[in-house]
Amino acid sequence: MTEDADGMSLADRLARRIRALLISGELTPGQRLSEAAFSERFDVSRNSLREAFRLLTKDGLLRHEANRGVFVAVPTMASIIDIYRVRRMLECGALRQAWGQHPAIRVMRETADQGRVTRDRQDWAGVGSANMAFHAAVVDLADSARLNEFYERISAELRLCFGLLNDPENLHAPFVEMNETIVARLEAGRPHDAAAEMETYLNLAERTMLKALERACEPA
Amino acid sequence: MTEDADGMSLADRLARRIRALLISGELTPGQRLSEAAFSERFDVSRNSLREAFRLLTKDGLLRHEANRGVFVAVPTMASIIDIYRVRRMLECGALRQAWGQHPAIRVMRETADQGRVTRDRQDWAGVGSANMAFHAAVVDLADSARLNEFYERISAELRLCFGLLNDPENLHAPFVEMNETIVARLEAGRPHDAAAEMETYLNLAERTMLKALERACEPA
DNA sequence: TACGAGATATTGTTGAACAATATTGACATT
DNA sequence: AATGTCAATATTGTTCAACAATATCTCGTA
Repeated sequence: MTEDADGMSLADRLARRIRALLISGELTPGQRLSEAAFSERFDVSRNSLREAFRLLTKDGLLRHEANRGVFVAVPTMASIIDIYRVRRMLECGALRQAWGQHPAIRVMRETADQGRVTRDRQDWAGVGSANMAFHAAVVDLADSARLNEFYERISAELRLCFGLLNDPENLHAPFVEMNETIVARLEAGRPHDAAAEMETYLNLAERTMLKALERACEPA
Repeated sequence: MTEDADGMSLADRLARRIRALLISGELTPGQRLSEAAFSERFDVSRNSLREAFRLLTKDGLLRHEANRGVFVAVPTMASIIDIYRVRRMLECGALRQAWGQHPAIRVMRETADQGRVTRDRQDWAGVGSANMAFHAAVVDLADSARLNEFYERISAELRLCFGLLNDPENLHAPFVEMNETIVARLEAGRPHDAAAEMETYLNLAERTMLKALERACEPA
């Protein structure tokens, strides 16, 4: 899963490690990331750490306040709405123009199946991973390196939102069936229907996320 | 045009200055950017400069080779094809789902008119600027901060490509009419037609760019 | 409690240092 | 002349220590 770690500069490797901490929920939204503490923790210089912070800030995972330091980004309604707007544009667009024999369709099929298997096993983390991989494959249909990279960034931000919520079952499980429908439409040579289905999916997912965020913000 | 320069960190300001040099063509594709030379030139420390380089690398404007330094990215056929794939997805998508009363439509109208005025004046740089602003307004129809930011990055990369070519007239002038058509379709409440027109536009622009790049690479 | 003033800690930026790697150039070999 | 070798040189990668600027905290006083 994790790719080649060598050849990349220290800051890149650092950014990757911190990103992992972020999406694993080990670092909670709003938390301040002290330069001193983290350079100590990772045994790197403050300068190198600052380069890594800068990258993650550009990715939207950290927020930078002048003279106050960097903080883990806190998901808001606005950011969720924005993220789903992006997803509708990218994923529905990719589906609509998908070539019938594109290799990514096989990846979609595999990850959709994987989603069902893990769900039946009640392995919710597995369902989440399969789901993310499914949608990355959808974007890959567009055959654009820049789009893929952009989606990766959006995807990381979304995972940050997931971390805030603690209900992986309701967050991912309901979507297994829809993924299967979408890939089936595509396999049947009906990309437009697949896109329509995806739009339904994303609207539902967005509502679910917003509702979950609402609950998370105002705990009884 | 240029926004508030204070409040931002040194690296951000540096990145902006260097970006300006890049899109103005003062730095030519493939050129190596020495850390020593640039930290001298801008009178900043190497550390700060490296942070700026990192940001621009993430934007795709610079390329980083391990232990060899950073270089101005060189546009290739592949990158142009990729960029236009992104543009088709973003701009056509934004048009298709555009709300009829969106304020960005007025910006589109204004920049389209501005394009005609500057063209009649044979102010090709002006035509280029108006054109870029027009398409930024198109993306703005989608009402997504992340999409806008992403498009800005793509846009900067594209300007880098323009710099390589030296034929602003043929590169921008033919598109004045098409922009007017597109915004007219939108004003007439026919977003789908506008999107179709945009697709035609982008296909034509892509071909023009590829042809121009070909000529630039193999000078007689 | 509210308010300032000074003490403290943190970030912003710099400059120098050194290791690791890449480039150059002189020299020898064919 | 072309090519390969190896030391000399330059550049990047990373660290460290320092200091200015700004934010946060503490505490004494009204």
